Amino acid sequence: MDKEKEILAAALKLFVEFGFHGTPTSKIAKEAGVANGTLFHYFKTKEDLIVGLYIRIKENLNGYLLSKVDDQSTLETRMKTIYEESLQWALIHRDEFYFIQQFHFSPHLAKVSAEDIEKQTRLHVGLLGEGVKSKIFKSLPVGLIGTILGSQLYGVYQYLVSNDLSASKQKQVIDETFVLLWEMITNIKQ
Amino acid sequence: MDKEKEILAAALKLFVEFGFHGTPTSKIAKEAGVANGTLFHYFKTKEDLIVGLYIRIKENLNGYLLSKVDDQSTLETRMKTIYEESLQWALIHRDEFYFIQQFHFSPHLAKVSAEDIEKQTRLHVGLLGEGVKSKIFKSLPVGLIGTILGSQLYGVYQYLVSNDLSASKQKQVIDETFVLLWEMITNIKQ
DNA sequence: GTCTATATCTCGATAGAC
DNA sequence: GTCTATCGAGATATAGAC
Repeated sequence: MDKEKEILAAALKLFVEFGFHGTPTSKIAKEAGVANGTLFHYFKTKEDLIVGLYIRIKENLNGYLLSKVDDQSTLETRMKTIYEESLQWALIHRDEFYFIQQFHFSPHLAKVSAEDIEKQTRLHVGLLGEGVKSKIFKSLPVGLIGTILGSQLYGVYQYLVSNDLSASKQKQVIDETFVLLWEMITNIKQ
Repeated sequence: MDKEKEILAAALKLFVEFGFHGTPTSKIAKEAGVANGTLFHYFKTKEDLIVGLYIRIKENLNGYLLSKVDDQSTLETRMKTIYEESLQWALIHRDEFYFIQQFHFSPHLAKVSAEDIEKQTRLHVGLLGEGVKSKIFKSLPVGLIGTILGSQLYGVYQYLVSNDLSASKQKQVIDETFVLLWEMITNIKQ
């Protein structure tokens, strides 16, 4: 692993444990096994490091989801894939997932450019627009469906990590909660 | 307003805008109109101030909800009251609500005692337990219902603040999303 | 690119008069 | 309880050798 990646990995680990404030750049450099000055060679400021870490993590998540979604399948299948794989990714990358939330409730969020945000949400926005246009979804504001979906995803994640379930139990919860969600937002009646 | 309250109000405002790290105690004292040393008279450390602020805000929210819930009414009515009034409180106390989330994704969360957490969740835990016991809820883990409820509440809040709706439109969204939620977690079929 | 050494600054917290 | 003044620690960022 090159030094830049070592720095990012060390920063992630320490930020999640001690917060942005509680993590001096000197500790990050030490944990990464590089000199203090080297950190500032790769990232001009501490904030650059924080924002850069956030963008890379989101790119990883999005790339993972894109690799899992089959464009040929139905909307329901694609949405289920996004739902399921987002949770699987979050369970495997817990520090990364926590960091995303931590970052969202920090003033650093304001430093992310509009283009980066658009890139990060394109996949989800496209699917939701399709659901509304095709009348598969209930006639609710698309923004409302999006936030409900996102927040349920996060809620289920919280449940999964706070209860140490077996992999098969985890899968069962993910499947069941997707059905609940799908029944809630679509017109399909049981 | 006494000095202690001035300090807390100033701290809330600045923490929300600049984060915990970006807010020195000197700025809090200045904003509150007190001397630097006075802040440390009321709060031994900066962390004491942060945690104290969190506990007071949660007490305010809980006190508000308790004052709105009528113990004599049905479970559905009580749950709807909690849902609706939580959102109304959040909309009126936006800084406070943001601060709660910000605090939850910070290392300061670990400094809250188990007793304080129990106090803060007693009302919700009681209602959920009642719903499961009386079989009004689907046979899902109570923890799962709780996190889904909490996360949908937060999601709807996000939607309400990011779309500047009229009071009546807000009320409509709150009512509609409660129905969606209630249908999702209960056995009642349409 | 990477290191060591360090400049510069700011912050949290304290001491002590009133 | 409240203020002024300040200490000491530790932070970010830079300079310059290799």
